[in-house]
Amino acid sequence: MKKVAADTRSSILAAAAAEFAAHGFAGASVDDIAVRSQFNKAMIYYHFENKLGLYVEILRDVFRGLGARTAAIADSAASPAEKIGGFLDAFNEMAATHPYMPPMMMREMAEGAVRVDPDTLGLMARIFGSLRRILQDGVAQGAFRPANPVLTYFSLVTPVIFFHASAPIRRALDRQQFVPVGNIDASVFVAHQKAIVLAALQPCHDGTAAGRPARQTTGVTAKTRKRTRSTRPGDHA
Amino acid sequence: MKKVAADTRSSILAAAAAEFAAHGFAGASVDDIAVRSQFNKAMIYYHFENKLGLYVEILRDVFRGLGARTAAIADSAASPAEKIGGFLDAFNEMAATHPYMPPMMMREMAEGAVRVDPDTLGLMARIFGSLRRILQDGVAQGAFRPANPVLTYFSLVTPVIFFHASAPIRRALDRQQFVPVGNIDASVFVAHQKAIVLAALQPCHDGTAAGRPARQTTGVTAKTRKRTRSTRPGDHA
DNA sequence: GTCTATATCGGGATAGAC
DNA sequence: GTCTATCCCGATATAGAC
Repeated sequence: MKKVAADTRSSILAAAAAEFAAHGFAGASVDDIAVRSQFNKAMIYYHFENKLGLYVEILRDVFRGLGARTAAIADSAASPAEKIGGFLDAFNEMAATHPYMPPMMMREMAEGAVRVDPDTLGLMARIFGSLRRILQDGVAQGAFRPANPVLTYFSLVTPVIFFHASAPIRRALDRQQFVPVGNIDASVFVAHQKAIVLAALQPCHDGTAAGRPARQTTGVTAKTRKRTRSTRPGDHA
Repeated sequence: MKKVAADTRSSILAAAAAEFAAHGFAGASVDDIAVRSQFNKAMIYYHFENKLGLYVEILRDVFRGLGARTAAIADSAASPAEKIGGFLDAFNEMAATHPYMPPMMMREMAEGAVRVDPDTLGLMARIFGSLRRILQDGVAQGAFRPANPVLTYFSLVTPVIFFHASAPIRRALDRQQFVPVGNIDASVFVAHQKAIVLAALQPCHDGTAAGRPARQTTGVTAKTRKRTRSTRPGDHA
């Protein structure tokens, strides 16, 4: 019942993804990855350069797929609103098919993406660029009001990442009955997110202050602060 | 120029917070915390039980403050909309005064809050409960339409956490000019978030599908799945 | 390609002097 | 309360047989 050679790599990758998602890069143990993969530690170093090489390969694979899909959505003939929906669906389905990704993305964000190589960083930039194009096209077509793409990106995407990554703690909270958090399906949350953000992008509104999102007046200020570096990378303060 | 005794604990706590924020619990080094604190490792173990004790004390302190403040907002005489705004301001100001918290929260979420003791979990539940009361009161007063508090919590709060935690990577992206992400002030993003969510909570709208958020029809299903446990806590899949 | 055994080192925690 | 020196386990990575 042992796997054949070709599956070794993918078996190790899957085991590593689960381990990294659960414990982070530093907390992950190569020994445990070996056990999960049903192989042993030496196999990992035969197929991959080291722990970091394994890690970045996982990230890059997923971002590559996500980058291609979001770009296709931006290029499609769908309406701007449909594109926004499709953009969020892409993230949601990525999270569903690769459940290790939301935790890994949260952690990587938390430490300033110190382990993201330039290649993968480019893929992330490409994803953001697709959203920017969707928004621009929407404005050009009169479907959206002007909106800062950075603010929109965070409002739209990050709750879905957070929602997926929080599945374990939501289950724990519900089980221990500290708070009736329930068992909400991701598709429900995604629909909720789409509705909120699309409403805010509507060009015409009722005129209440609450209906007016992010003043388009940039919010972007001159870059002034210089980074003070510590002995190790990834420091916040 | 050496600090006096009473400051030792707080100096260690500050150093530990920075170290945990930058590298996570597993990645943080007690040696480095000692260096940062300008004391030595033995001092840490004199004042704290161990690495974990240090960690949970940092989390609990902040959540205690946040719990008190959000409860006060919920109990106040302000309008429902003002309470939502104040609730988000509380998170934003916490992030500004304790910049180590957003990364720590992101990581804790990512690993299923395995290091959150019941005491702190109760504080987190209290914070969520305050939002729930604000929403309920808003509906009772006719200021809000009914909304699932869990969905609303994620849509409202998590982008602000993410935004703060992403400050380093946004600076890096901007510096390396992969993508023109700019230097956006947190207050601008918070205003944007308030506007979006408050608009979605408005009881009257123009009737477009986009204006309708999360069907109140629960989205909560029966709890069925049993957790399959791995050898170590915090596993996702 | 796959395994066992081992080198090597960093890091959590402690002993004990002052 | 504060420090130096040290124990010791666990974790990355490698050597080398099959």
